[in-house]
Amino acid sequence: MPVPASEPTRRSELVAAAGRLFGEHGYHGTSIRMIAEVCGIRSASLYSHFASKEQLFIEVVDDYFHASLPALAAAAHGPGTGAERLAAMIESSVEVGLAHRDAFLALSNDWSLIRRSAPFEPLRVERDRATSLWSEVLRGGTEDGSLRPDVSPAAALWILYSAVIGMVGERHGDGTGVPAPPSTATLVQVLLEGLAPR
Amino acid sequence: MPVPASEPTRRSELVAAAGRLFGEHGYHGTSIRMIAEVCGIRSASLYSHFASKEQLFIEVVDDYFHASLPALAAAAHGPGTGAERLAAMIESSVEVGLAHRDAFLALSNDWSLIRRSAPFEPLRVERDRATSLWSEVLRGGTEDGSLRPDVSPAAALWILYSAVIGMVGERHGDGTGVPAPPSTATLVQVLLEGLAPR
DNA sequence: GTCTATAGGTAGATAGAC
DNA sequence: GTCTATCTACCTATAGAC
Repeated sequence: MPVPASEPTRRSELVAAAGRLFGEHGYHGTSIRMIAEVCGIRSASLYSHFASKEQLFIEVVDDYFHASLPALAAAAHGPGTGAERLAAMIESSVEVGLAHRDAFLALSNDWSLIRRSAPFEPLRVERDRATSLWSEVLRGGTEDGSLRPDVSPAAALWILYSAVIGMVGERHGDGTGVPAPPSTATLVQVLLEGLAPR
Repeated sequence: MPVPASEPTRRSELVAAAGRLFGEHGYHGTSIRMIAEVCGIRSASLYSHFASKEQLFIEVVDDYFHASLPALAAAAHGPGTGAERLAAMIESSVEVGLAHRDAFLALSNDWSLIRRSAPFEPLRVERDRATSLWSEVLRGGTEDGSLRPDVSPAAALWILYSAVIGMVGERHGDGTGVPAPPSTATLVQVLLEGLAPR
């Protein structure tokens, strides 16, 4: 059910507010009352739009995947060597992650909950699709010689995930010591050169 | 109050249990009752040892810092170029992080809460000390030519934090798709070569 | 679709007996 | 130090009027 940007529905307003709160305070740190209050309604009214808190959380993260997976697939199946497609995937992930930052943070911060709890299985399935795309390109890059062979695709994938999560999360700064994160270009450069064949 | 490993006190037992639960379920996902139950006492009895849930959380994370900061300082002030000392710091961080994995996860997963909430200020102070050590070595490496000058210390610090958090957290695997994280040696190699001068 | 009212449960924390 | 009992507040969710 795509919603025109020109006319936000109450439902979409609730999803957006929930995303903001889930992203900042986490699933357990966010209450139905908080979400409803931000939108100016009573908590009971929220149940006219969503069956449960879990369903609302799933909708928030689903929105992120619906935006992220097509972009990631396009980068993965684009032209160039494995390393070049990998760079495009990193750029795409950071870009979409920043555009849907709240949902992305909710996903990464509450991942252990998503992994543990049965109702969140749909989210695990979508995450697996993303993982498959990354693995595919990493294997291709090792085979075409554009990525170093002594770092396994699994290890490389893992480093890339950490970097993207850190980049979007920007959780290291606190206003006092650490300023801005690197530009995406810098991040891609460092990672790709670290993963390039010797 | 150091506790001999041979004779764990009830207090230390509670801190350990709290660390495990905070690390897995997060601050808001862990209740005083859960912690007490794991240790076989009633929730009310826990308040004979700790003034509040917040104080207990602080104690958990403090234990990590007390182990981590001396090791980090030793690596930062050791011999070698900036890049070599940086490698030692990464290795030290991963090692201590894994040895105190629960507390480390509690710290990194609930960082936005720690940053936001006043009672957690002591933890912010210790974290600032760690940040200073990293920044110092990164600046040194840029000056002695062992680290590339076109990546700012702030950007490099940020990438390193993300990598260490990912390495200790190991949050990307789910049993189905992504296997083990890279070895620390692999991680250090990729990061250092990505940050090396061209 | 939003409201009031409330059910049924759990949260962190305290009082006081032992 | 641990217990039982309990407080107040909040939680998710439902019932039913409008």
